[in-house]
Parts: sequence; structure tokens; C-alpha cells
Amino acid sequence: MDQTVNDTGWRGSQEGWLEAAYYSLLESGVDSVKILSLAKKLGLSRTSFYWFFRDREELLAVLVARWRKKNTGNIVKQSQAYAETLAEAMLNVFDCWLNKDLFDAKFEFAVRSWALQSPEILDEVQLADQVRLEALKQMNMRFGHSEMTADVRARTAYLVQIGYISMQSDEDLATRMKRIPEYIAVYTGEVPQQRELDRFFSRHSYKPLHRPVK
Amino acid sequence: MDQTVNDTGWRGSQEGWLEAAYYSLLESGVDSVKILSLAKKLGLSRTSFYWFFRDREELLAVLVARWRKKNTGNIVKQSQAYAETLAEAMLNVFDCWLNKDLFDAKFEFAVRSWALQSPEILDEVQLADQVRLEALKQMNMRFGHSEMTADVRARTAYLVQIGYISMQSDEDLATRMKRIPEYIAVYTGEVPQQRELDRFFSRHSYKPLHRPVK
DNA sequence: TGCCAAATGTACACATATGTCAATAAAAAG
DNA sequence: CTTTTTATTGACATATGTGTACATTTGGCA
Repeated sequence: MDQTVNDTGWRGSQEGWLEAAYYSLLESGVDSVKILSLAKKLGLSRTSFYWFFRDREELLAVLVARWRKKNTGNIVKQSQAYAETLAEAMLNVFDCWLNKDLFDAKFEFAVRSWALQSPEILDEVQLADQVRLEALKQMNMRFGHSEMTADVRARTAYLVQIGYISMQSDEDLATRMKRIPEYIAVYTGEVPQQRELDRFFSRHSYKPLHRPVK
Repeated sequence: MDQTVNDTGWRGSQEGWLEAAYYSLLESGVDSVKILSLAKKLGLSRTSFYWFFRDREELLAVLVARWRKKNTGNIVKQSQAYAETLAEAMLNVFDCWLNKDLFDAKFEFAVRSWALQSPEILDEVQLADQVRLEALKQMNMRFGHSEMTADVRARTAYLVQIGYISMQSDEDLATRMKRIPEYIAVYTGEVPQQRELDRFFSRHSYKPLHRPVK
């Protein structure tokens, strides 16, 4: 059915099963990641799975590892990118929320939901939150905020995004972009400069229809 | 095993099954709500369930109805409560986040996770978000904010909380209370007055150890 | 006390899931 | 073109879940 890129002549592969598992996880949660249904989707026998993985556990472990590597790393990285103002720094972090290569929102939500039924995953998620919040806090402190203020501002920016993910909404780019300047104002207490916004819009291939007059 | 209040002499009851289902949902997600395991917890035969409910579907439907009734209603109500300043109004809404009678955070998270595997539940959740955000936006507009500003501020306050729930952290009251003044400042752009904070602390039975000096 | 309805339990039928094993097929290597 | 490695499959054993039919027990009440 769904033949993924495969240099060898074999139909299945570790990567194939993983991909199917990934999509199932994102669309319907961990409990939907079943060897039987993945096999159906791949047009393979169920038992063929055991050639590539010891058991279901192992498959799931690889999925978590992928999430861990992708989603946390880039937030930390973006929070440390060069910026002249806090507003610009914040916009760097916003890159994550708009670029799927930097942060996979659906994956994030699926893993967080998974945490409800697995203490190990809950630990993973809480560690990730801690690391990400600390990075954002440090960013705020670099621009002169006190520890408490930096902490709350970091939380605000981060939690709004986690909350947004939790809404599972799928608004278009324009709708989301229109709110950006206001968000920056709320998070940083300073109004972003037009050139900062332009730089941000441009790297996300967004052309505002109406440039603000003033 | 777990004998709930029961005026009749019978061991089971609709309410008993519901309660068991509720706790299972909160602790481990919808997929853990299984008639078999609820029966074990209640010390009853599995099939006895069918005396009180047509099937599993019906049980789940009652759970959603409970969530809908409790969690959305109170946010709207609190956003409309009397307040002299936006800061005070915001503190009224904060009551929800600290009082389990007004808002059940675990329930909220469980239902949102459930939405991942059920389109019907997803519709419910998205409708709830819309209603709640609109109420908070109106609150901001009553205090003179423009529509766009009111919208983003409403989102900030609401989504931070949804994000916080998604973290599944269990910090104590004091830790959370310490951040409140900062949050109010970020959400409303105005620093809350000491008497507003005192009123808030008092109704949540919190006594700050160090009153701010200035 | 004896009846009736409410509640509970047993037996069955069925569906879906995981994992093991040995047989087989297909690709790659020699 | 044979051998070897890699992959695929079907048959089994087992577990867990749902729901129905019917029998049995229990509590309340005439």
C-alpha cells in the first residue's frame, strides 16, 4: 500500500514501521499505535514487525527519543540566538511556533497526552518543560529583567504556546501573524520595531496586506 | 471494596460506576475507562454494569456532559463578576485556577487528551475554547481595550492556564501565589493594588509570609 | 412470609490485541 | 546457480476487552 523510499528490494523496513507509528500517534494517540493496524496500513503481515523491533515497547521508545531530540533542542537554541532587543529575541523563539522543522506541535500534543497514562513519559515531559522554561528565563534575564519577572515572562510565552497546541486549532498563517505584534508587546512589555517585524515576517514568507501607517 | 454513599442496600449504583469512571479517566485517560477494570475496583461483576448503562458509550457521554457543565460555565461567570479595575477582574478569573469547585484542571486535561482520538470530543473542546475566549475578550473590552488587544490579552491569560494544565505539575499554593502579581502585570499591563491582592489571597486562604515593603 | 422488582452473577459468543515458532520466500553474496 | 542472509508469512497460544441471555440472589414491601 504505502511504499516508502527503500533502496533495498524488501517491502518493509524499521523506518517504514516507525513512520506509520508516528502518524498514528499524531492522529489518534498512543493507544492507536497498534502493530495490527500498522501492518494493515503498510500492507504487510503483522508478524513481520518483529523482525525490526523486539516488541511494541521498543517501537514506542524510539518515538519518544525522536520527540525529545527535536522539540526541546530547538527552543533552547532559538532562545540563545543573537538579538539586539528582547522583542527581537522573542521573535527568534517564535520561529519555533511557525516552523515545523524547529518544533512539531502535533507531536508535542500527542506526547503530552500520552503522559497521562505513562509515568515514564510524564517524567520526560516535565523534564522538557523545565529545560525549556529555564532557557526562556535566562533569555529574559539577559535583557535586564529580575529573576521573578523573567520567570513569569518566560512562563507566559511558553505556556501560551503549549496552551495553543492543546487547542489543536489549525488557523492559517495570516490569522496567526496578525496577533504577533500584540503578543510581543504583552510578553516583553516593549512594542516591537517595524524592521524587527519585517525581518520576522520575511523569514516566514508572510507578506502583510496592510503595512501599519504609523 | 470501595463502597460509596448509598442509601439503598445495593452495592452498585449509576453514581458508583460514574465515579469510578471519572477517576480512571483523570488518572489514566479514556482508554483506561474499561468496564472490566471498573468492575474490579468496585468489587462487582462486570456485567452488572449493564443494569445501569446501555453500554460503554453511554457512560462516556455522561462524563463529557459533566465536564461541559462544570468547566466552561464558571469561567464565563467569573469573567463577568463585578470589578473596579481590569486587574481586579483578572483576579476574579484567577479564582477558577485555584478553586477546584470552579474549574477541574485534571478533568480538563483528560478531556483534551481524549479529543485526540475522538472527533466528537474535539468539537466539544473547540467550542468550549471559543466560548471561554470570547468571555475573556469581552472582559478586556469592558475596560477600554481595542478588539485586537483584548483578543490577544484574553488568549494570553487563557492559554497560559491551559498550558499550565498541560504541564501536569503539582506545585503548592505558595509557589503559585508568588507569581500572581507578576502575571496580573503581564496580562493587564497594570500593577495590581495591594488591597486587590489581599482580597484575592484572603479568599483563597493564603497568608503571604512577607508583605511587600513598598 | 412471600412476592416482585432491582441488582448481581455465570456462561457464552465474539472481537481484537500481543507475541512465539517454524516454514517459506526473496534478495544479496559468493 | 547455489548458499546465505534478510525478510515475510501462517499457525498457534494467550490475554483482555465488549456485549447478550438467562439464572440467581437480594432488598423492600404488601
